[in-house]
Amino acid sequence: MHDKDFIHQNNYTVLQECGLFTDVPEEHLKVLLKNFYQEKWPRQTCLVHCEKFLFHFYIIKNGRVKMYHTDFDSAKEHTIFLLKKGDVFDLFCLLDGIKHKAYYECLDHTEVLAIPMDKLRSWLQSYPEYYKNFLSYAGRSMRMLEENVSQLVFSDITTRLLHLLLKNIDRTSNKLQNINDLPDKELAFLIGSSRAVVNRHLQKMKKMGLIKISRSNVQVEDVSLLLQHLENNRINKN
Amino acid sequence: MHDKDFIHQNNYTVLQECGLFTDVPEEHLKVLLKNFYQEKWPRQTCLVHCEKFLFHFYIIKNGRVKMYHTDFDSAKEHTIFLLKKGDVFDLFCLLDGIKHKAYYECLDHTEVLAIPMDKLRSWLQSYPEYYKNFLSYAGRSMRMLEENVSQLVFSDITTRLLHLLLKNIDRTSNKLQNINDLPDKELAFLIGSSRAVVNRHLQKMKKMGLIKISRSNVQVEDVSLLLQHLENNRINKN
DNA sequence: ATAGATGTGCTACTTAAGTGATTTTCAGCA
DNA sequence: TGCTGAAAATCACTTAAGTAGCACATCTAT
Repeated sequence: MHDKDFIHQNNYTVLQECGLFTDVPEEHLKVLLKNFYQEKWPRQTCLVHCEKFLFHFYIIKNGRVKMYHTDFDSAKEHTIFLLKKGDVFDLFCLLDGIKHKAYYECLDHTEVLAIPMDKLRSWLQSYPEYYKNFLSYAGRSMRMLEENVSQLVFSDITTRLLHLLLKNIDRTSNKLQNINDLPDKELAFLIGSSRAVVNRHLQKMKKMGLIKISRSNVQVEDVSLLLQHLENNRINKN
Repeated sequence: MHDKDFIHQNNYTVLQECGLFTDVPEEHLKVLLKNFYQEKWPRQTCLVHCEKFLFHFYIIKNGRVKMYHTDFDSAKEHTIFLLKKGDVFDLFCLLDGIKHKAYYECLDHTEVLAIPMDKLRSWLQSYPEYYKNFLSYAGRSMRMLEENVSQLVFSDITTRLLHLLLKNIDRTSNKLQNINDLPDKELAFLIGSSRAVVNRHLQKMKKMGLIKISRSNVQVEDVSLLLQHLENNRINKN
């Protein structure tokens, strides 16, 4: 594939969006571009025991991919990150090549830009100033995870659920996005709980007029109501 | 302070130990060395609202520093990392200068190597190939945190406590270290629980002959007993 | 030596959350 | 159109963990 084709396919903008290649002049990027190629994964594709996964770096063009942990004994699942357009994985495999004990699964039909790990590594060797962008990305991930841990320790299910909803409200449309079409089970995995418990809380919120729910679909009625309920919940604890 | 003095004070070995300056030849490091200086913080020093903390990067020479989050409403506390000799902070402040919503407190009398953030930043600008070490460090932190989150979601207090103990057994001496002299409260913060609950579980473990406890002191009798109990606990769940 | 602070051990109580099972609803498809 | 499997809605039940409180032990500063 020629560079021109590549750029024409809007891949260039994806690279810009993920933040790893901001401020990289075209001449530096050009060397890398020819190594990228595109992959399409159908919904529910699991990258569990995928070998090649250790040797490739992916940038999401569209679709959602969840990164999660599982526990064999309890057969539980916990979603660590819900990756979307512009998100990348696996950053830490890129670094040390140590296998990351995490699983990935596509929640939608997903298109990714892929590049062999060693190509990206050697590019970074040549232009080490761009390590900074990767470090910056890692930092953002870290803080998101930290916030997540705190929530698990400090807050009950209702609070965690409310936060999850509020975090995914689109500013402009005031509608729920990214998680609005997920089944209860997936919502449960996102806040570290189980389907039945999440459903119980959703029902309560529905009765209070905070949300509307139908099959695999949650709609937020009024954001300020959510915020108000969050506040009430906070106060009642003390 | 002259470079020679600096090296003489064993600071050089600390820099090696933290992993951020491995494979940095002396000539590259020399530029940086003169900017380091030493600070001593007494036990229980809090770096909560410390302004300068945003502008300085620290490497621990000795002593323990806990990095933690707090929740105003529940007045709870959660220790995210227990930092020891060779650990650094705050890596992510270094990156983006955004204030990290975390607190630090010395559990011991602590000695650190300190350097102004901007000095370190400009050094990295000059020698960007060493970003890699920083990225690698970040990766290790990330994985530790991920493991932590999973434990919170998947395991009960007993299991988390057992893991905490096992993680801190010194390979050679087979003795508990790093956390052996902490009060119940601090142990609780490490596993995201409360003093009373942790104490309850410690008592149970004591009665079973797994550990010996006295004021602010926990000793592990027999590591294999711990492992065995962990296994029993695992099986009884199913 | 004493006072205050800090940490422990233990009790009794409350409660949110996990669990298991069953019925109902619904979307897609033959 | 009706079948079928997945998801949702509910129920009753269990339990680990959080909470509050207090007596007692141990340390430390003066």
